[in-house]
Amino acid sequence: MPFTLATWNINSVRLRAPIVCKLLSEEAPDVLCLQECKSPVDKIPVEDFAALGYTHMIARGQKGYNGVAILSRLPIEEVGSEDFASLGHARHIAGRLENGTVIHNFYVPAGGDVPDREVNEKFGQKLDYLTEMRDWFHSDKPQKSILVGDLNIAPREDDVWSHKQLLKVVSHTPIEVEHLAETRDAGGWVDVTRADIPDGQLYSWWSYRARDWDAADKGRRLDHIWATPDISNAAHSSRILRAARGWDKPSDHAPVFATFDL
DNA sequence: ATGGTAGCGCTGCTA
Repeated sequence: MPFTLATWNINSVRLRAPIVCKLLSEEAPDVLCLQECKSPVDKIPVEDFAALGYTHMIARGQKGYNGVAILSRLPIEEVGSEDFASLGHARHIAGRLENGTVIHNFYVPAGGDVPDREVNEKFGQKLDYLTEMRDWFHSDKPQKSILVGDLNIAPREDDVWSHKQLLKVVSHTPIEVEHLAETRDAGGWVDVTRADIPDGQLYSWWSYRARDWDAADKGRRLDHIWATPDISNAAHSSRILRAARGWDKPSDHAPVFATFDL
């Protein structure tokens, strides 16, 4: 049975409940993974989503920052949540669909402004978070699993508007790209979006600070969909809904989609 | 070269 999955950093699920509903209504993914909900779980407007058929939700939340949720039309059972780097943040939740597919939803730390852990503690926490993800997937190899989320790293040269100009900018530095590759390889993960769309510039995030984000188009691909090799061949129809970046009161991220024939 | 915008919750922190 095929199912479509989307991942979206929503930057406040309460403020943006209307565009979450717009996405659910117009695009109708079976599963929607959200990051940066910035809300305690009990204040997420679940009734709005249930009214559209999304009657299942698993989530981790905290006041003001971080927060991850999985909205689903299909039954989903929570199977855990990790606190990598011991930050005490709500940055991960995992669930299992009835067909056995496990979905990991991550919000990796952004890492602050300066790409040097000696002067910027947040950058060190980001690298440590990825290292602990790597070790966790290495010790318990995932199967029939999908990993999505805002990983806050644009790994490829064509995942950013200017590789050269972003080499020292947090999200595209070589050490971050290396850490992300190690995490991916430790779990045997396949980058589904790039397997599906191998060529050309691809972005999922455009800064709020640009005068005209669309015209400037200084984007980065920070949001990812990965799958384990036993199911990665079932993935197709990958896309990034750039139009959502232009919706009313938008998130600075656009949703990323993939369909799995499982 | 710098500053630019946005959300939360209440003053500055985070992105």
